[in-house]
Amino acid sequence: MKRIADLSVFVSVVKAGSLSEASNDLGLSVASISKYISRIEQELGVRVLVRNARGLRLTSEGQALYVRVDTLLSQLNKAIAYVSACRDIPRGVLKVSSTIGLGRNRIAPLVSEFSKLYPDVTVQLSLGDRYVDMVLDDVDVAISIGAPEDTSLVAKRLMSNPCCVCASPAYLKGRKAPRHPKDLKRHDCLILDCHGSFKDQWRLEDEYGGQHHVKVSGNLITDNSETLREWALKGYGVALKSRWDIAEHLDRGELVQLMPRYRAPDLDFYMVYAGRDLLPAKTRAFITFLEENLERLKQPITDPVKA
Amino acid sequence: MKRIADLSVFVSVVKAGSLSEASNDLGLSVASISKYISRIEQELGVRVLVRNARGLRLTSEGQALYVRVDTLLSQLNKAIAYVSACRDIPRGVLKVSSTIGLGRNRIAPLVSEFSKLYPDVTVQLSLGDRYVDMVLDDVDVAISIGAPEDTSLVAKRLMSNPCCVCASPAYLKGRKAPRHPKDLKRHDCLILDCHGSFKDQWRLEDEYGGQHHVKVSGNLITDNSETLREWALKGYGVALKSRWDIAEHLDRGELVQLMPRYRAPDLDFYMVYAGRDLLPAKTRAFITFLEENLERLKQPITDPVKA
DNA sequence: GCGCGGCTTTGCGGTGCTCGAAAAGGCGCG
DNA sequence: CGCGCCTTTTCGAGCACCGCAAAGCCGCGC
Repeated sequence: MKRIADLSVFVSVVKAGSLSEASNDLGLSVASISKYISRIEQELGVRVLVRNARGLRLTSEGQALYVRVDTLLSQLNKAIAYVSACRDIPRGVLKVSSTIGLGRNRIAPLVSEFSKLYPDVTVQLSLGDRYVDMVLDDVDVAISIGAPEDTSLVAKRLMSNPCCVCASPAYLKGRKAPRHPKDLKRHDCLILDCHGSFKDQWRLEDEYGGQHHVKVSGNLITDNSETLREWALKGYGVALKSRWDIAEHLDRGELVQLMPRYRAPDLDFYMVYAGRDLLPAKTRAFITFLEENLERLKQPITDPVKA
Repeated sequence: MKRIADLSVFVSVVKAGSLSEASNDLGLSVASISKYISRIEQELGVRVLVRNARGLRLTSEGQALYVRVDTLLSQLNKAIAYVSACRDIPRGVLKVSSTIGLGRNRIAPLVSEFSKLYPDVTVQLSLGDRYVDMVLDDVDVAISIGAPEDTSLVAKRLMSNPCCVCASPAYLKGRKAPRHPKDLKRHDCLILDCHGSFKDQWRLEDEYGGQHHVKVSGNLITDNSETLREWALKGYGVALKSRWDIAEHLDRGELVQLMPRYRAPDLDFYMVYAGRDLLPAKTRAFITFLEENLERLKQPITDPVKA
């Protein structure tokens, strides 16, 4: 038994009471319906409908088939309809992952708002700076720094995220602040463990477009960007951080930018999701919601713990 | 969603964990399976399996589909398997109809025996001399007098059933017994209402093959052959009865055969069932059972009420 | 860095299925 | 006996589905 349609036609015929009646209901030719029934009987090896010019009758096998299959088919259709409706009706569990900094401060509030707009959607927000595999991990939308290489994914840039080299005054005290990228070699650099590979290759661009690659080194490595910030604040070393992430600390002088004439490449925020087609409504809703609230994402960070 | 196979493949893929694994289980090429999944997603409009070179993951819609469909499909398969098994395993309700005389005396005992042989078969024996429509009425096997005209039915002759004209001594007292078919016109004839049409055309054949048609008349008509017999026994008229039916009465002299040199055409017993193909095992079992016990059917009748 | 192997997808051609229209057959009714 | 209603059969066109083979993608190991 390969086709649902066979059983479906059978059920319809039983309900209609004749092939020609069912033909109207189903929009199939009578000839087709006759062949459907015949095929069922061939496959089962048992007559289910005794039919001749005078009318139809269910055999007891047909009766047995009918009562079992009728409810099962309608349940099956309901199940299919439910899933199919997810294309148009936002509902179900939406899994969002985000980097920690942005997540805690910007995404989380937006998520709670989104959740109010779509009460049938349960948002599951997971924060972390480690690499997120959209396939293996269970994520519908990921907000990440930098676009993934995976070509099957769609990455939309949410906002620019310029970076800078910085350190705390405490660290700089008694040290000679670097004036040139190559000076970094003599400093304790705080290294981000990003996507499993250490970010110890810093690229800096001078005012004239010259590229300077430095392989930095240090004894502290973390995959958590907030920890990196903490370390920098406590004077453990020189960090390459996004300005957005440390704006308030720069303002308050808790961190100072080093070598302002050398720009680190932007590590922009991206919204990543799997393909443009076949997205469920919940995901599309979230994506457009995020795009519509882009402005609120861009406001400088304020640590909620201290606020 | 037209094909059960689509969903079935989907479930298998989820269980197997990869297309290639499922390919082994199902005996389909990987390419085919890939197209199955794609087709499901196109039909539903929602991605159910995120898949790339690194592995598979159910989306939450896929998860919803899987949990719903898995059990439904197995139930559906069970239902189909149950009905399909009826081809080989005798079980279920078997509806048998029979003429009253033979039914009470011969078929009923055989039915009870049959029922012991096949405990999973419930036999529903319905007795009556009225016409049985194999299609509209709910009958698997009919034992009838004479073969039906319906060409879609199979009629197997069970045994010969010679007939004779008879009356009781009480009726004949003071009357002149008929010596020739045309004499019947002057007698009260008991008429059988057979299949809705009155059997008032009696055909008799003389020793030399000559055919004599007589339209008889009388005031008593019944569709019940036993009632006809009772009437004849009570002397209400002349009856055309099967010898088999009245053997004991002839033996005891309660009825006497009239015009023994004129033979009425045989009204043989037939076993009628719907087609040779697609018969469920229960019906085939009953048919062969009846054929194997033909000899016991042929023994002369003994009214169980009087025995 | 580069090829290898495993995974999925895509393109292709042939087979077989499924469709509707039309013809055929059965049956009841007038 | 023809008419109307029902189902089945036949037939040709079109499409769906299959497996094969090639391609794309990724991670691993040399």
